[in-house]
Amino acid sequence: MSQATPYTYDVPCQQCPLRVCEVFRPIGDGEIDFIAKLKAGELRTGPGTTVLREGSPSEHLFTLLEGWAFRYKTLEDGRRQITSFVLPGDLVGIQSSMQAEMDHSVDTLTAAVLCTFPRGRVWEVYKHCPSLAFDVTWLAATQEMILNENLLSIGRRNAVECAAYYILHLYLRAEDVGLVTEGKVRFPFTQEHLADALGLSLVHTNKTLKRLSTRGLMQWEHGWCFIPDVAALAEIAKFDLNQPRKRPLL
Amino acid sequence: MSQATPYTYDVPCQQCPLRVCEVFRPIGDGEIDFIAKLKAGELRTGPGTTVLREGSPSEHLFTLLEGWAFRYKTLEDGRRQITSFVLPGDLVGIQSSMQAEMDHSVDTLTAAVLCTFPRGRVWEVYKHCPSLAFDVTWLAATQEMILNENLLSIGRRNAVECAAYYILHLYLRAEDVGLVTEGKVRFPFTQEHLADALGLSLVHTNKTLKRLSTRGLMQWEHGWCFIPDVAALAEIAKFDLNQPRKRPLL
DNA sequence: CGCTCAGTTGAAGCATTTCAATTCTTGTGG
DNA sequence: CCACAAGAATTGAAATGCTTCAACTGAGCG
Repeated sequence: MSQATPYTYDVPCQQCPLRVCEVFRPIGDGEIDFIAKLKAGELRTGPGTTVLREGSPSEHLFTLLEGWAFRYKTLEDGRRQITSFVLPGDLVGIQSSMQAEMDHSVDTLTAAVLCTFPRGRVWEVYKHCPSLAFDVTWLAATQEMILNENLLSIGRRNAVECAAYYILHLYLRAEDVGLVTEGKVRFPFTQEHLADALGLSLVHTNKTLKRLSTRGLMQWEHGWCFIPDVAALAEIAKFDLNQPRKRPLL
Repeated sequence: MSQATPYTYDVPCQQCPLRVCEVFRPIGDGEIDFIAKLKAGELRTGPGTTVLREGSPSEHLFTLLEGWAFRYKTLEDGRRQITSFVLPGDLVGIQSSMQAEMDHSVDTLTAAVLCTFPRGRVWEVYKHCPSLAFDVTWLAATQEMILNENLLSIGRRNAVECAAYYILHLYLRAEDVGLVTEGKVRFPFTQEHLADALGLSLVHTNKTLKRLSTRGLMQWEHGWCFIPDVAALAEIAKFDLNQPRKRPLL
């Protein structure tokens, strides 16, 4: 896993490509300018790069502008649990700007662009731009929701329900940021990643996915996932489709 | 499960009994007065009371002043996952003051005292008292950490490790708020609660606990838990004892 | 004293893991 | 364009951990 190195500044916040997505709340020019002042630069990485490492302090926190990444923790003997995937618009590393060190690691799955903000200046957001501070908390609370639901899934759903739930979850989140076209999403990760997210073994994950696709509930081939009938998959997954999904843009 | 009803105002924030605990950061008089102004009252409940219900909006958010509670989610068919226990000093219901509705429920385990704050006034904290707003985010980030670790536990630890981990986790959190005397804590919940937190069946949880106590790693009888050797239990649990545990008082 | 709820136990069944191959993809160099 | 290597997906079979079922024991309470 290669180590991240800082890079150049390319995308001005005023033209942030994420602003067009419906999920994000409308944001004022004052707020945008404030973010722009805070932005330290961009980090452009290849796939498979460790952006933040469990146990290390971080000088920066990030917003993922482009690409996919994932958060994970490991046990000494190598067992890995992926706690969540990171999609464009997600904030990464707030936790280490509140605590001393990261409690989890973050790796990229694809080439990625991250906006970087100096950890030391987070306080300015709270001091001078309460609406953005509120958004930070909003994002933390939303991440908490995702983790709660995932805990329910791993703890109480069986393999089929759990896999169905997770795929749908990813699909809907990807849809929110405009990554779904004609019912298809790019899934830039392996079955092993999914297994580590579900808390299942790779082999059993494979067999479970096979069952889902045999039943016609989804297709996942060559890195693309297609869901013919979202409601049908939600039924299997015991997924509540009526959750609000609007969120702030940071 | 009985329904909560508002109650009288007894404990002035200036004399908040939690201020003495080392875990909480020192807090200024200005901040205390601000909290005091915001406090709507107290909620005193008996054990087994639902304070917040999944799917419902909430007019209030709460700080638990005294007692134990737990957060949980359920599947339609009744399967329940306890996502975390709530101890004195914990904030409950921030999520619903950011989103429209609660994504999980909260029940008390013991008689409890909760300080209530009107949902509608959370914004004032961000607007007028950034240091407290920061604390709210801090608490959310800390809760996120707990959930991450728990996800690792359920997903990747086996039953013995998972139970050992969870008991130790509860023990240390209880210790932080002064609930441990001579290595003993009150555990005001049943093995079924623990099973629902671990994502295991009741029967298997029982057998797993038995193994832990036979091995001399802990004793849990008549509602009291005693851990003779914290380091030994941590070893089994693959628990990292060197995590920072200081936190802000809200 | 008898009821109820929580904890305990053994046995059978099932879901999931582990082990061990094999096949399919993808990318690379000749 | 083909051969080859490396990573990813797939498969079957055996082993294990966890769940479920069904009973029984113990503790607390009126």
